Amino acid sequence: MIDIKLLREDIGFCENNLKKRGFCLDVKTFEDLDSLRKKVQKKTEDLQSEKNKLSKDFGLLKKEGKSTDKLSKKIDDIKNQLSQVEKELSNIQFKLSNMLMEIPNLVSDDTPDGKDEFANKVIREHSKPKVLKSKSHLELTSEISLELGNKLSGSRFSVLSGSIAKLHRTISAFMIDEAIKAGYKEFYVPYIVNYDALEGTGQLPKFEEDLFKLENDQYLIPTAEVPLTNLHREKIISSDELPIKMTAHTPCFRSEAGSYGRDTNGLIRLHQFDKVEIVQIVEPAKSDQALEDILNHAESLLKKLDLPYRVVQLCAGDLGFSSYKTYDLEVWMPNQEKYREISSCSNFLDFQARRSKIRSKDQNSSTFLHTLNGSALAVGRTLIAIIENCFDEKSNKILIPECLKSYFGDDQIII
RNA sequence: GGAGAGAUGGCAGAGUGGUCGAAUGCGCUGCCUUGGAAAGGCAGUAUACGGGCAACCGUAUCCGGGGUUCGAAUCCCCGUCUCUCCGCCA
Repeated sequence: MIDIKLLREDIGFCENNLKKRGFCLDVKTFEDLDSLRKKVQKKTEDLQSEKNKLSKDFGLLKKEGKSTDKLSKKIDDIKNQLSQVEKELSNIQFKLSNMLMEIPNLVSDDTPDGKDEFANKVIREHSKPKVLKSKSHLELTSEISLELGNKLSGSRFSVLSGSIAKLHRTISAFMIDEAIKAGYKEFYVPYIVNYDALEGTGQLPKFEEDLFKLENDQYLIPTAEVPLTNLHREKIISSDELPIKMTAHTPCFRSEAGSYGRDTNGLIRLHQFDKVEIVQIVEPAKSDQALEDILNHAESLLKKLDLPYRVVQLCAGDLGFSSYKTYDLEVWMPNQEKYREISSCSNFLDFQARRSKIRSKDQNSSTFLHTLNGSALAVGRTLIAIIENCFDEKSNKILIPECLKSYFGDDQIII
């Protein structure tokens, strides 16, 4: 969440900044609520102080065997007042924290203006596509079945088999190894997390409908960002442990509510997909550089896979709730004749750290650290990109990218 | 799933109704001592919020929530988690 002190000191700045992403900050409600909070809090604490003092006196009188009747009445009176004021205070604080939890992160100065993905800014194009147009991955191989996915679960699920299932596994293995080589520590994490974890990274309370909810306030993870970042929740991290670099390969579960009819053809948008995620926790001064590092790492994978891609910077309106600045990597998808997102690399500044209390301490003051993450990469979309970009029409083969050959154990898949 | 034990500061651990934000030890920081270091001595060392220019003051927090009481780390109820034993199991 945003620093409440910043809201108090310069709410105009926050209002204008958030406007860029299309968020309308309710300044009046915030200011009214906060000043009411201050007033009621002061009153509550004064009454508590009075009560504490009188209770001590009461004890003394009792010890001396003196009458406590008069005092009893006074204390009763204060307790009555207190119970009312306390109720009021907790009510206000509840509202205030709800409001705070639903305010998105500020937007970086260099984020382009715009209200949707069409305003995203292309930073660079890495290489021209070699295959401009192809059949869809569904047509190219029979080893991807949406029908079976549907049979087992419902729409937006898939079953992979044979060489394609192996290639899928191979891709994750390659990516996780690359992350480890780049200094990220591998984790195996739960795929089910609790409310606090999701609140910590910003998915809750606002985006519950995007998640698969289980019983007991537990949810399937929408990304490994959630468990990885939350490994350090409520921790004070000493500066010699920084930067913290973590990676995990997990399935991701998304309800895709509100995306009916979009990307229904193939593996592009499923309820369950695999992803290798990288997460960094860094000192505030170093997060700009860390974002570039994460982006570079994700790009290095696409380069090694020899897939055509471009780097775009998300415009303010397309930026995720928690993000301050985001680069997307978009890979060329020949069948769609479009670049499609395959990685998203974001700097959250201290937005997540403040929610999840990830701090470091120097001298006497503690500071919230900065968190960042990036996909490196989405496995299913990489699989499609390889099938469609590396398909050789003449020989009717998928030519396995050089870097995967040793993992895959072969250099081609015959269709 | 059944039975029992437990959860206290960075860590270990005392505390069973009042002056307890909490003994003691370790760790950490500063100072003294020293040619320098070790050892030793002294002092300091939780977090959040509110008030104040500041010194400082107030409030809350001993797993979470509720209750009893003038007063709760301490008593009662509910929940969560951990450990031990039994059962089951990859």
